[in-house]
Amino acid sequence: MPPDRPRRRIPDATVARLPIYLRILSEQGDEGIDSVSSERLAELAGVNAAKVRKDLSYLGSYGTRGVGYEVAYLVYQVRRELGLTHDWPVVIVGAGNLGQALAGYGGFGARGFPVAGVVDIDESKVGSVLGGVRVRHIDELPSIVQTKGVTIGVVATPGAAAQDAADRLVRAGITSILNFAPVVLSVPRVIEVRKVDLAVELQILSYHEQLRQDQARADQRRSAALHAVPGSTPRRSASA
Amino acid sequence: MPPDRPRRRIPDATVARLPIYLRILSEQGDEGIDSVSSERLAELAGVNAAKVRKDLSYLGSYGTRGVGYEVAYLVYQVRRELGLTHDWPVVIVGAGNLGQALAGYGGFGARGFPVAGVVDIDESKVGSVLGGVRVRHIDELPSIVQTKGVTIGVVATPGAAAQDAADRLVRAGITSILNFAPVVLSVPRVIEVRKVDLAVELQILSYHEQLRQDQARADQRRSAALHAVPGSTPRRSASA
DNA sequence: CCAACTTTGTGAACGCGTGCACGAATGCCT
DNA sequence: AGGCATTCGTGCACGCGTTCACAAAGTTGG
Repeated sequence: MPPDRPRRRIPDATVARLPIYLRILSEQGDEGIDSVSSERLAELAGVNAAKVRKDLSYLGSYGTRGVGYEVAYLVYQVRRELGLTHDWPVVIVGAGNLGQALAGYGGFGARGFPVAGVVDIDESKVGSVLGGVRVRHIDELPSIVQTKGVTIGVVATPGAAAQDAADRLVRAGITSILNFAPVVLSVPRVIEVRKVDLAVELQILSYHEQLRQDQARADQRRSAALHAVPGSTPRRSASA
Repeated sequence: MPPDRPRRRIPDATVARLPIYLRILSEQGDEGIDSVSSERLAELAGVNAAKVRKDLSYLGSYGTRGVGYEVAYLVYQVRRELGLTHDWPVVIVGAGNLGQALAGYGGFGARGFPVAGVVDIDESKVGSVLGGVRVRHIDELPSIVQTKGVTIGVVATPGAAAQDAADRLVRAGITSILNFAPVVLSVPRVIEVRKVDLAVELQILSYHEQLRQDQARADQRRSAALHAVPGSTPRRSASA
């Protein structure tokens, strides 16, 4: 019996990297390369070679010592592990700025996640067409989920409406949610939620920029002190 | 002298959570609540209370035992730590589907990250107006960065153009990059890069959905075996 | 067929992050 | 004023993830 089912539980950190490997491997395959070493793959993915080997070892021993990994075979194995052997239709809640961009973005369906529907609570948006999909009323959510077998929901509403959207998705039978709203969703434990938050990402960058500026200022002070007349104490607060 | 500079290095995991706390605290403040406990904050942020306390302790001892944290004061401290006491202008490279959505999305500027400019390499897109900002040619990037003091760049190009966009941003003097392209950017070590990748997020969800399905199938088999005539061995592979 | 070389797969050590548990500090009530 | 209830701040132990280092396994060349 071939090892069709994962032998061990794959660490979250590894699961998060597999899609990166997959993309790189696919690109290499498109370029006619049919074998790749962990070293090369690591370089392209911007990680450590040992990490690549350990990550791939969770899928099984699919490499050849002295040679590397056969690209096509590895692509197949990673795709199988990630459940990409068939499509996963998604439903988008919220036909605003973001929802439109997502629906219009072709890369969604092209990568195995066809948009099964876009819904909105606002009657005035219902009926318009986005990326080949007509916007339907949110009350039709259960019907869309049922008939098309959707398991993944995308929350693309304003923050204030996000929790309601999530509740409706869960009630409709969705089991995974991709949340773009700047809100911490409260859902049953069994529901898998991933969050994409622009503001958070920018604020993390802001922190590092701030750190950099502080650092630069500190360096400047240190440099100034160095260039000052030796013996003269650099300015300093008198407090303890 | 007040402790204006961070006393210790703040862990990455904490930095990533501070924006969440900040948003929640701001909301609480808007609702007229002026004191909040670590327990309550943890509940709203969906994390452990001890984690909240430890995170906040990196900023200093700003809580009051027996009471909690004063919302307004904590908001100020978190904002200061994240470098949100002043605006950080950003420049967007790529005026396609995503670039347009980003520029048009008001929440950008509203949260302290005004769009200083949008550039594209495609002449036909130059001159059109997105969210109040005229699209300029990518050759003007250095000029925009210099005159507006931009330090954060957003890569919103197709994958194939992303590395070039990053190179240009770095040459123009940017020090942080938010990358939406499905590509691992190669930049100098000092540049801070954060990545937002739709496809990766969906594929991680796909993995969990796959796992769920496999689990369901296994349960089904187990249940079937249970209902079979006792004594009859459940079907099993004969291989070792 | 053997020796030298390459590359995988993994045991082991290390470091970071998490969560518990508890002392310390503060407010409130009598 | 004193005792009680509450909540913060943090030392400590644990677990996950990363990295090193090396044996095992395979290839290539003579």
